[in-house]
Amino acid sequence: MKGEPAGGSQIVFGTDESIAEEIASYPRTGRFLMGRLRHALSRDEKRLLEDMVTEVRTVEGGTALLHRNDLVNHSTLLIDGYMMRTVHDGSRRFILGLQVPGDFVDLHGFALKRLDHDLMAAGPIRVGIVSHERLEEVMQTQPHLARVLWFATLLDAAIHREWIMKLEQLTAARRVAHVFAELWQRLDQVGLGRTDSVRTPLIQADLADMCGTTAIHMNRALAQLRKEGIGELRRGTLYVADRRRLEEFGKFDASYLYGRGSLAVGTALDSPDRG
Amino acid sequence: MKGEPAGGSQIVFGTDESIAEEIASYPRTGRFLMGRLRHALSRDEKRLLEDMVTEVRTVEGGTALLHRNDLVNHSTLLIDGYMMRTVHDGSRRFILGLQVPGDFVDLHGFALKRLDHDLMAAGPIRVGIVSHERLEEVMQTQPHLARVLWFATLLDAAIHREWIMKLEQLTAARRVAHVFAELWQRLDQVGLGRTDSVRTPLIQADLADMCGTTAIHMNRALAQLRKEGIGELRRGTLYVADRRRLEEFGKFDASYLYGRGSLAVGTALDSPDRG
DNA sequence: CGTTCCCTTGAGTAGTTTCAATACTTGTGG
DNA sequence: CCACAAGTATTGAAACTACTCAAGGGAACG
Repeated sequence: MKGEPAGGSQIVFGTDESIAEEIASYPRTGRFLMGRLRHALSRDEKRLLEDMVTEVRTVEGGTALLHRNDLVNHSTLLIDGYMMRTVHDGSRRFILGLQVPGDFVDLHGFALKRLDHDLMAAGPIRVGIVSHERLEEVMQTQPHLARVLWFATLLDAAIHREWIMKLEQLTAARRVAHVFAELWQRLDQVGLGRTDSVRTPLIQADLADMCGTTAIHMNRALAQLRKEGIGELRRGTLYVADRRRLEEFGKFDASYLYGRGSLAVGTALDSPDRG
Repeated sequence: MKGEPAGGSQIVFGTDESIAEEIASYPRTGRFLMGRLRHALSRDEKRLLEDMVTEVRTVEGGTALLHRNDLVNHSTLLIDGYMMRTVHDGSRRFILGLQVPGDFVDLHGFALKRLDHDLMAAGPIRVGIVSHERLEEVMQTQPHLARVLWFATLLDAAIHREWIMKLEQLTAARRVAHVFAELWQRLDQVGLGRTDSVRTPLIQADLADMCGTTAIHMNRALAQLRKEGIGELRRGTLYVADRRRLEEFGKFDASYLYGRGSLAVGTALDSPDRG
């Protein structure tokens, strides 16, 4: 549960102490944009955001928090656990994205009012509820915070674009490698990355639906990762021998996550006084 | 150039007259969100938006308006022509999205400051420039308009998600069919849809790079569309015999475009007075 | 009137799907 | 504690989809 990733080759997103402090101060929203634009939020803005979460719910795995087409009047911040964006087409299911703690999973529902996909709990989760009334107030009175919220929804779009690339470019084995490399990096950003493994509640059929392949072929793809000594999946956890090889194999380059790196947001948005 | 699509099965997005009026009143921004949330903008907001475009540029096809990683201080509204979001990986190029007139193609650059992809003109284009200073003012003083701008960037994300589904699910032939079905619908929304064809400046290699396949295989996929009597591509223009069959073949369902349909934005966002 | 870019076709290979069958794992009830 | 059921994981073989290399044909533009 260290904040510092393995191998010494990775960037440190925060010390264990600073992360623990942040979670202690903001137990519901402390991971929101951690490792990305969180440093641009003032203490007041972070407090305001924390107080906007009026309710915390615990939900079982496999539950839909939201269905495609539902009219929504609140948004949901994922506090603990994993969620998936899914779409169902009669018999088949497609997974369009994966969410980790700190993600404001349906913040876009504030502007869209209806979503084009379902939001499913992958394993047990804890979520915080923010009413759209509160968000409306933020839009009216807190332009800087509003812009940071906007930024958060754009991060999802950037991840979508990377998935498009992943699907256009990679074979099934490389796609899973990419999925795990991304997940690991995102967990690192919010202080939940482990040293040598990535733990998820996902089964092979889930991974298949994320990678646009069949569960059977996903099984063979994972066998390839094992044979090549990149990593081994056992009961949802990928045990990784060499993180760098995992990332290379999956053609993963973290910059699209807008953490520290070439695309990282610079001083322009850093100061809350500007907004 | 009719606003009413062919076949009688499609929804009318605006009469020729109302579209012409809108373009006459707002020659640079008149197509922005047309057929989607434009009706939620007040006259004042539309005027403000039009006046935010301080410069119009004509650009040759093949030009990059913006490169991945560039620090940006303005955003770009596409007035005429087509653009593509691309990423280059040494030898290969990937196309992550396609933009049509009325699209605020790098509005997300306002919040992200650096983009993760290039923006290329596909064929000659005309664009309007909006400085980020102006956008900043809007964030400060026009919360309703700000929210509509936010909405516009979320539409792109919705299209990204559909592309993910398309790539996870469809064969190459069905993928191109989907690309053209989507494009047609989006052109209809902004009053540029034709009766029985979709005209683009795209070559087969472009289509291949959008569909995650090779130019050679794309050629065979297009041959299949021709053989099955769905449509025929000649010099960028797809001549469509039966629009409904094109959409069925590409498993296209327009609702993710948030025009009229089950996901269409309802009264909640309709009134500018609310914001 | 030839160069260049774009499109088309053929043949062999690689990656993926499908159907079918078999094991492993976990939780449950006897 | 064992037996069983349900869900999950694994393997084999044939069919399909897509990729690569190779070659040739067509249209546009100087």
